[in-house]
Amino acid sequence: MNAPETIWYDELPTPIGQLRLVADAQGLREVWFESGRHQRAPAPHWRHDPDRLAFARVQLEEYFAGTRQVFALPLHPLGTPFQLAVWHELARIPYGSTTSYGEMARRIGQPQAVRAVGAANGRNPLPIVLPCHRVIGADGSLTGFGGGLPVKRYLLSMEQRIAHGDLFAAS
Amino acid sequence: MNAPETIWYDELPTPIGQLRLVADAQGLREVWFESGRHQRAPAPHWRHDPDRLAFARVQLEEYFAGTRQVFALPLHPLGTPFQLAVWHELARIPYGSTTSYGEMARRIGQPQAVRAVGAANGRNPLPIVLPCHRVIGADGSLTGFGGGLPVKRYLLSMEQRIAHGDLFAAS
DNA sequence: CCATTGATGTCCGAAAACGGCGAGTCGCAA
DNA sequence: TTGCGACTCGCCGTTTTCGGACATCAATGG
Repeated sequence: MNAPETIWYDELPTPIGQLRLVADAQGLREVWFESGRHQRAPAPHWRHDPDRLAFARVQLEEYFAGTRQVFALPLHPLGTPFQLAVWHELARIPYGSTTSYGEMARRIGQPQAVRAVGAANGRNPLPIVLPCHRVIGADGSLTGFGGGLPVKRYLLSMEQRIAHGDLFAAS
Repeated sequence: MNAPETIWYDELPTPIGQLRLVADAQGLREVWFESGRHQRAPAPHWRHDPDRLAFARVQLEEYFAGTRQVFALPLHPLGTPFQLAVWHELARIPYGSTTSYGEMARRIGQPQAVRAVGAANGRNPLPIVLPCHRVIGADGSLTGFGGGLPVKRYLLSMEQRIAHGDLFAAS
């Protein structure tokens, strides 16, 4: 009935499994783990178009190859003002480092909204690009990740290894 | 952020007060009584464009002039499947006649959903064009109308007068 | 050292409230 | 015996409300 705006998608194989990328004219909108819990499928009117997602695919390939530490992409995640604030803050966590949910809460100026920050992290529509995997518990525990904790571990150890210049994976 | 579909509106003076007409590319979407209870205002991104609403304005003017008994317009009301079924059925009530909420319920194949039919009538986004004013209580009472009961009375007596060929208003 | 508590935004399911009704019942009066 | 009005109760889609559950953490008290 309605005439929704055009949306494109594509898939991308990575060391942590198949990723699905979704974008509109304004930028990257979603990144899914295809084998994720949610088992979502592209909406029927979305168009499979690798060319439209090349801009994001290239940088993600570089990231997994270890040659990119900062993404420079037009992003267009959909969320509430609070969620956008949290996601925006995610982009400022340096490659190879971590922070805590409480620290995130302080940085967005709502030091008490700690659990809300956790929930917003759980809804991050752009994992990896917006590095929610760099947010861990105040006691150092990993606590959770949309793609599964093993993936969170993998990403963190990969970033550590590359950021520190080690050639061997951490035990 | 998003790019919503274009919507146009216009006003129309009538014997029962100022009406506001709202349409999109697919057809007429809403008709309001400007002095109605709800006191709605057009959304900021809607465009005032009389030309875009001429198709509906002309037929409504003819209706109030007494020279049109059936509307032939592209309509695009928004509602649930149940509401659409009720509104669709409204269009089949002949000019100058009335029916009851219970009768409507029977016609859409849900004879027990009487009150639900009443509620759907109360939400009719296209009064006059979809003649919810022709639906009255089983005992003949008028029971309710978005534009106020006096308007409902006016419309029904106007239709009676014209359908029966009387030149004088019914006492 | 462990259990408890309070603060926070969002989503989701369940439950309840709410109507532009109508059929049935009952009392009361011609 | 009718007829009429007031009242009760069941019906059903939609909307609203409400209560938890969360990818937490610091403070408190035993």
